Amino acid sequence: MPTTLTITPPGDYVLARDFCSYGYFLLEPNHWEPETGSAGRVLHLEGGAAAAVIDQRPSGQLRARFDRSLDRSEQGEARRQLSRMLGVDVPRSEVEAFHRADPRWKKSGRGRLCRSPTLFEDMIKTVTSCNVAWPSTITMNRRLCEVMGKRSPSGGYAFPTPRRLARAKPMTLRSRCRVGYRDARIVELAKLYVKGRIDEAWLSDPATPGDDVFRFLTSLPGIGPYAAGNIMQLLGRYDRLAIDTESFRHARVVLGMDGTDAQLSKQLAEYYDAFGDHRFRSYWFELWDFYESRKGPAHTWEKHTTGTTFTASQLNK
DNA sequence: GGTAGACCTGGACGC
DNA sequence: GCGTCCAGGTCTACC
Repeated sequence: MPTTLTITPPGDYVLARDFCSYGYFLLEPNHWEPETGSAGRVLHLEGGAAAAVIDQRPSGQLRARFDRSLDRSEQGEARRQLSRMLGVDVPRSEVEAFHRADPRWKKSGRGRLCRSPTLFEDMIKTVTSCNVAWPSTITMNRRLCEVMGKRSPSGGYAFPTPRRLARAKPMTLRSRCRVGYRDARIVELAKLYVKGRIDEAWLSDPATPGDDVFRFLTSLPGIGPYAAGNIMQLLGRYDRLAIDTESFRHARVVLGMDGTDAQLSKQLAEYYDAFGDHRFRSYWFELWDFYESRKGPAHTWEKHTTGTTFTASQLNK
């Protein structure tokens, strides 16, 4: 008998808004079904892969229907992974604190950002988003799942585990998953993960200074200043920006700034200082607002059409 | 500490 | 349809 789990989110939680809030909701093995307003995802659990379809009931509760039966231990793990992915673990009080710092988002209720079920997946997804156009990031993640991920009973693929990627040959990742020169860096990152050299509890601990986290992350293979900033927001640390070329486009087109990239970086830092510990969220929702002004609400985006159109040339039109 | 150039892929563009 | 150019962030070597 396939398992169905019920998850009670914070009272202000809206699945369509809070899941469709960051580009990773468009990357395999994540799915969003605009027609039914449901999310899909294959999770890697102790007993193998299991696909879940998640929707929100009129009561506000989330329902996750799996394609196989999960034992008690797997149910606990599935809850933990889904909570992280959906942002259910971000309490209402935190979203309200963000709205006090930046009231522009109070009306829409935005405050949560979609992320992956695991930090490892967030790290690899970030590496696949560096130095590449968005359509290539989509391809890399799809192929990583198809080539390296476990298959669920209903046929979808999970994201590969650290153990699986640590065993992979770099050339296989390059030729079959199209990750290019990122091949060895991905394998090295997975090996560090397997060896326990990446301490998620320490990285997530609010008591750990942000500068220490940033320094550690930039010491990892394939992770530079942009990737470290992005991983930090995925860790729930929103006090610093992740500056890439999209940031410069945003600075020029939306914020009306001018100058060299170095000058823009400085201006962006000064502008977002006003939002204190929430500066990444303020930055991100401005960016997301711009995308939605061009493409319509994110929860209406079709993965294989709208979802693939985020290229620099399209956005600059 | 700052910077130039290589890395790899695929979209955009010109013919 | 084909060939060429270029965008994209990190890393290494060099000054």
